Amino acid sequence: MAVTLKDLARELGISITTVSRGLAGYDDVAEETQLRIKDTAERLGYQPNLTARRLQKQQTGILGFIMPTFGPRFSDPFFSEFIAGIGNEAANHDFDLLVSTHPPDSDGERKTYQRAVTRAWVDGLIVVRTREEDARIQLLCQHNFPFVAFGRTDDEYDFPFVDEDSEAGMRALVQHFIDLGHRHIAFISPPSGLMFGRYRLKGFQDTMADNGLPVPSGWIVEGDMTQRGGAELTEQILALTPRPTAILAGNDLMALGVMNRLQQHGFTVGEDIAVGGFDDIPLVEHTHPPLTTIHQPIYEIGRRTCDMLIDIINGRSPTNPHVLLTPTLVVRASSGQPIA
Amino acid sequence: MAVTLKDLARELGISITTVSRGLAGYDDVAEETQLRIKDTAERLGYQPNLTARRLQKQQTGILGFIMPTFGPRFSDPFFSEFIAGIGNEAANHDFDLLVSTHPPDSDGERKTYQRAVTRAWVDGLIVVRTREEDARIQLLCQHNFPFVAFGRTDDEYDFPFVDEDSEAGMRALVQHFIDLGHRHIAFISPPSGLMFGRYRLKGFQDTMADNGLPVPSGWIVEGDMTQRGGAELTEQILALTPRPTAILAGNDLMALGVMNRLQQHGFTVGEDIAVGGFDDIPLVEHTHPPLTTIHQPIYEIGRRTCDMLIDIINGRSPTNPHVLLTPTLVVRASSGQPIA
DNA sequence: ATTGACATCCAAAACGTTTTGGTTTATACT
DNA sequence: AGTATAAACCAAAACGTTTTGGATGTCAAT
Repeated sequence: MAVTLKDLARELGISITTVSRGLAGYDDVAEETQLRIKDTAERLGYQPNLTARRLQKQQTGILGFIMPTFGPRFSDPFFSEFIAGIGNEAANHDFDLLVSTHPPDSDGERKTYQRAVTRAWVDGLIVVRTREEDARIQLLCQHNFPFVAFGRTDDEYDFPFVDEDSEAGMRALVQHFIDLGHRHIAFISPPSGLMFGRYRLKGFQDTMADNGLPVPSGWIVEGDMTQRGGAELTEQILALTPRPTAILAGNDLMALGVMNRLQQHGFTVGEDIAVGGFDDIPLVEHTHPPLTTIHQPIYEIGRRTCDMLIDIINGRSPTNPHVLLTPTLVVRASSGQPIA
Repeated sequence: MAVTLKDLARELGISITTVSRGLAGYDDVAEETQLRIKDTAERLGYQPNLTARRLQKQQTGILGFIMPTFGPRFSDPFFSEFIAGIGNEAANHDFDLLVSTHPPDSDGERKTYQRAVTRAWVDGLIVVRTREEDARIQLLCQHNFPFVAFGRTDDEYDFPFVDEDSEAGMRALVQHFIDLGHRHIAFISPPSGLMFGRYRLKGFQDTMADNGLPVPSGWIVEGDMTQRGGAELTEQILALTPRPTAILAGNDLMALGVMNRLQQHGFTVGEDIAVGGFDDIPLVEHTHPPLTTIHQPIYEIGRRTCDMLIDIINGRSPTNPHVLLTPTLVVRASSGQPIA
């Protein structure tokens, strides 16, 4: 079927070795021979077999990305943009990207990470949505397996990561609302256990405290990162007394849910109640009203994470193995005008 | 580093062959020996090297998916859900999923498909967003390479596909608006060249014609599938006379853009102007107002596409190589009450 | 004692590449 | 003439697995 080195060697009447080395451009092959080899390779449409090369080189040329997904009907714009980022960067360096989906902390996820470290499955992994006491990262560190995380963790391992400073982002967001005059602010936090959720929560709590604003119990509720979740929790929040003048969400998807539920109740977002999100997914620039949020350059983060991983795989230690990006506040209409 | 068959053989004092066959459970290995083999394999943590196995079996165990993406900042909920569908199904059959992103009809895309057919890169491909005279499909057919498409094409090749009946879906959508009393309906079509866009456009045109409704020039505009595009084209549409009472978009993302731009202009969607979309991405159930649209079971489509591909790779011809699913109309508030 | 059947094992080849450690031939230097 | 030196080539091993086609030994039937 496919043309192999053996075929070329037979056609040319020389050894497989010489063909291989000729194609690779080694200088122990006469220039003229090299030309002949490359010519016939071209003519016969020779393409090296990747599997054979991998076996010999003991490298797969593949990067792995295991998406932590909830449920089957799953749709998070974060992932398509992130995949585009790592995928393009990987392609630039002649790596392929293997994608696998598993619910967080599931058996399937554990098995897949296990597979990565014990079999020659991929050359390196990209880990996202880091968790508290993240078993994935512990495993990878113990096996000394090449990986880069998007996010930090709270255990003692030292590993390369790219992260955005969620705490700083959240501080900026909260301060913006406080500066607008809001005193009664509710927060829908990301699910506990996720590191970035922890930072965002801390950013919220600290900023409120710094401004001398109490946060009674019930004013922080835990969401599930989905639009539906945001919408449902809005009901709880509307029942609080006094009614919050602003609702912040731990991510944009939940903020969208909040906005829509508020609108269903007849509130005008940005006037009656202000709303803020986090992530700046492309969607929220064009909602009604456009959402005030914290911009995270997801594509760029994907790109840099991937870049760092490839450095590690190739034995170059990255110049800076702990990248912390500062996200920026994007003020749009959903936060409204100064009040009271 | 990793434990190999050779290590096991040495440890057990038997041949590599017997170890291999013992692990595979062949009955020309004594039951007692099998147990000993499996025991030590377990004990030493043996895991077969995937690359070596692939080389021998002449199969990669990998499925390829090349996402047609526009621009770097790319985020389409369609893809995350679709990937989840094919990824999970692939995992169920012990296949991995390789994902690669390239702008449609780009050099990179061509090279990647070329690579798939000439080198042992993946065992099969999943093709989405089929185009008119689709060069990818022509290539794959000519090389007899295993693939399944989500979508049909207009050339003469016979190939396996899963598709939803966009034309029927669009007919249902348009008829719904006509039944509500709308006579002046504008349509933002998907970009020309995409097959599903063609079907959706045809569904629109035919249904209007069937109902004796003229569609003056300017009432069909070509969009780019993005929210931003939908928003911008809304301006053009609002300038039409008479002003449309309904605006339909070729996909949900554009419909969202339309809704938001209309709201910016002070219109109440579903009362002043009705809006309809297509796809039923998870997002639009929770917008304000919720969007009337055509439901496409993307996860399920991904699952079935993948399933069919695996059948083909394994030499089983699929029971039905041309699956056409009928999408369903989902009526929500954005289409409003009957008018006039 | 020979034959056949069966159970159990294994050496070698194969998959397609790259690398190692040469050999051969021609040329230049003493 | 003999000896380095360099240029050009190649056989064999290696990567780790599976498959092919026996080989060996045991036992029962003839």
